[in-house]
Amino acid sequence: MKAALQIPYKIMDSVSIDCLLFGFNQGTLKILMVKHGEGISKGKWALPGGWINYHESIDDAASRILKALTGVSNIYLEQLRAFGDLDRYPTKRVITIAYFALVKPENYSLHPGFTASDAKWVDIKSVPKLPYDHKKILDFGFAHLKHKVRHEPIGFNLLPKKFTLLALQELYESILGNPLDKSNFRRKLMNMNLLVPSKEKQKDVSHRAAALYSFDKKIYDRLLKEEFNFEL
Amino acid sequence: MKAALQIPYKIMDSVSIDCLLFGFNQGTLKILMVKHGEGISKGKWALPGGWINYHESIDDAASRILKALTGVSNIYLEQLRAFGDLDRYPTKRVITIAYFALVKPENYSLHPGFTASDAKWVDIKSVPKLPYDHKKILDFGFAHLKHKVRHEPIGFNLLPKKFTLLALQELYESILGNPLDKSNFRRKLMNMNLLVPSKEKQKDVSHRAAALYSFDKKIYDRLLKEEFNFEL
DNA sequence: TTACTAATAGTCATTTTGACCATAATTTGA
DNA sequence: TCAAATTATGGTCAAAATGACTATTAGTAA
Repeated sequence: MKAALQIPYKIMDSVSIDCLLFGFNQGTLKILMVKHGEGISKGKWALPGGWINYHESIDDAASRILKALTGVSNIYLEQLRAFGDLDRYPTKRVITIAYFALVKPENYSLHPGFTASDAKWVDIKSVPKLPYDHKKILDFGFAHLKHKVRHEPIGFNLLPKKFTLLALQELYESILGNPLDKSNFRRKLMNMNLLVPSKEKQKDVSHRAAALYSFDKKIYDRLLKEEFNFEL
Repeated sequence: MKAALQIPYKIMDSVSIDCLLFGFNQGTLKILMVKHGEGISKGKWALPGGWINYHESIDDAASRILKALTGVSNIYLEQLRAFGDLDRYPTKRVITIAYFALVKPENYSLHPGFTASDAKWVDIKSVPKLPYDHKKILDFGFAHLKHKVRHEPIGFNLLPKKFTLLALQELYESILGNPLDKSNFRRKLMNMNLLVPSKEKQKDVSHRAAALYSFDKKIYDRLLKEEFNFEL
């Protein structure tokens, strides 16, 4: 590789990255996992992760690693936090920095590569036993998601561009884990004036088709300036 | 030192810790800073920070470093996040993990030590130019504080054990940056049934003495179980 | 044409909010 | 001793938000 010649291939050998990608599909919340193709946990399913290059910011490292292992790119990865327990990694001392994102699985085809021999979306309710402290990272990230989804309009990132109000409600129900009143949920959302109604309607359903809406970040940003507060 | 003989003195040389301590004193918000007594920023004021030992968790490292530099110990340090821009540290690649805490300055006497030649509380409004990316860390932490103080009862950590409602209100005003209605603030707090009234009253004031209250974590924990939600 | 399903709209009592106003308890100084 | 000043504390009231429902509508399926 040319890049390898120009920039000496040097890694930060005691700091790694792990990515936690949430997706919503067929009514259930999923996370993206990879099967390690090499290294000390070869054959095991785990969160996509890898080493940070010396000449690369941690944000860039997260994007690069995620793309290399799963093919998923061009998404907004937000840092969760660092995990630095003494015994989290078996062979040496490694601190890992976890990243977090919400995506629409149908928008990305998975292409395992680099150190990953496979990649797939796993239902959050049937995640296998994870190596290292990945369970801890997952739990922390899920709690973070639950909190964040109620205070910021990020749930839309998990839905298709155009969605029905019921789809949005079901997303919230599956993340928060409790049922919501349809009418009240609807009223609350509509009163925010945050959603853009589409001219289209839902298709191929065996009942009255619902109106489709989309989320417009520009509108949200404008509302924010007028001290609007997203709360669900 | 005996410890140095038993455990080889080995540090994680590319990962550091920085601590952001907020205190509230004489009506203003302060942060704890130290003057570097050695190293590449000798003589400069900065956040208390240092290297992580190989045989020490990052949480432990944060407590140890803070105590060694400032004498402040036995406080709850929460991780903020890692900062890992390429050029954040001038001489080599260093990722830092920032920690965050709220304390009552009057409860701690400052004892500069280790790599710090001095330590003091600085008004958040007159923080000098900071080295590295400490300004970025401070800004992030302050934003975090603003958010957190509205959603969790942590403001009490900045006040004396017993405080008046007005003192609490002024604390909130100084963190959030906007005035609050006294009567409404009072009503809201009291309706939470979170504060414990004290039998004592405020002393040495040249007007009617206010009732003193204290915060009881046990009560908060009990309320939490009954789906209580702290919101201001 | 009739059941079924979900969409959408509306009701209503209760609670919460925001913007005030009123009175009470102290201290200070004239 | 009394008035002014200052803050504490409690109350009012209309408007807005919430939670628990009910009603109606539009479309599918059989």
